[in-house]
Amino acid sequence: MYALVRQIPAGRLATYGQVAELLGCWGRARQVGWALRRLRGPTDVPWQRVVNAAGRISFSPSREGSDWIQRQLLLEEGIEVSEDGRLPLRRYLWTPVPDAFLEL
DNA sequence: AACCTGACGACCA
DNA sequence: GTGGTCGCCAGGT
Repeated sequence: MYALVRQIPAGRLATYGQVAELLGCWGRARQVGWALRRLRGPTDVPWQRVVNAAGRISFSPSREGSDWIQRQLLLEEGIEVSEDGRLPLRRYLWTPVPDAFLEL
């Protein structure tokens, strides 16, 4: 799962459900959230690029601030995130293997 | 074992 | 748009 998330380029977004589905686990978005939650401190996994399907950052007190850090990191990647975590998901949604088109 | 709690999401009112 | 229900499943009590 982390390997997949690492493939999301800076400035692009993916949803929890999308990640789950790409791993062949349709309907298991919660487990993706669970896995990302385990990341603590410095990591090479760009966890901030995974948001919920509603196009919002999933805020939760249990995240102890990582939600706001997520907002900040996304802003730094050039994504416009509103004060309450809304973001233009349509415009930045990532899809794997579009490189195949470059071969044509 | 029986709840409860989530970085979730599809569906419907 | 928003809000509620239900399905999902790992972990904790």
